[in-house]
Amino acid sequence: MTAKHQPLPIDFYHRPTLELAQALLGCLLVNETPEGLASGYIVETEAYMGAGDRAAHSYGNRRTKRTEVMFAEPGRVYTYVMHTHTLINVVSGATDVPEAVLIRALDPFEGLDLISARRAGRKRMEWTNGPGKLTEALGITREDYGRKFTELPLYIAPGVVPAEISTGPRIGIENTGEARFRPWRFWVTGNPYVSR
DNA sequence: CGAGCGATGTTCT
DNA sequence: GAACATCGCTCGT
Repeated sequence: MTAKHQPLPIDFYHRPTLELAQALLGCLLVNETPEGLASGYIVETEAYMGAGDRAAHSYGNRRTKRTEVMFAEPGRVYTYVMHTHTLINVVSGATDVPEAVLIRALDPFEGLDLISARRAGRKRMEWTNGPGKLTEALGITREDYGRKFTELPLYIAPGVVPAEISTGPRIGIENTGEARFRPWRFWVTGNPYVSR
């Protein structure tokens, strides 16, 4: 089986996390499952800066079954379940530096019928405009935990370079002191699928 | 259309 | 038993 798009090489992930969070904007997130291929352009990300970041799961180098993959080399898939939804991160930072980039929104590209079916009953604008929605749209589950973004079935490929990138505080991390004000959320300026 | 809030599953203490 | 990197209702404008 060969991928429809050429996955980005592992070198792409070897860079500072704040830089990677922006470099991921405009890239294609692709999932090729037995049901078919679905993909979208990444339009919103958040950086989680590891041991010193109170909002990160790996704050204080907290190492548990869940956070274990954050300590691995960059370019791995970190999925976890939040309430009833799966969220997906790109592991960043060198080995033993537990940083990650949360993918918060996509602009749907391929497999629109499949995405529509998975997001049954929702308007197109609500298919992928949030971290829990886009995983449902692409069929991403916690089974994807630990995979490599450089190979099938779940991978990231080159897309378009955004015209402009905006920056602001992260979302949904109210109880994390000063960390909640850090401008570590990035999005493609003006894209309608950005979560807010 | 915005704020408020209940449902929900998993992980960790 | 609490905490949550959410979502999709409801009810108010």
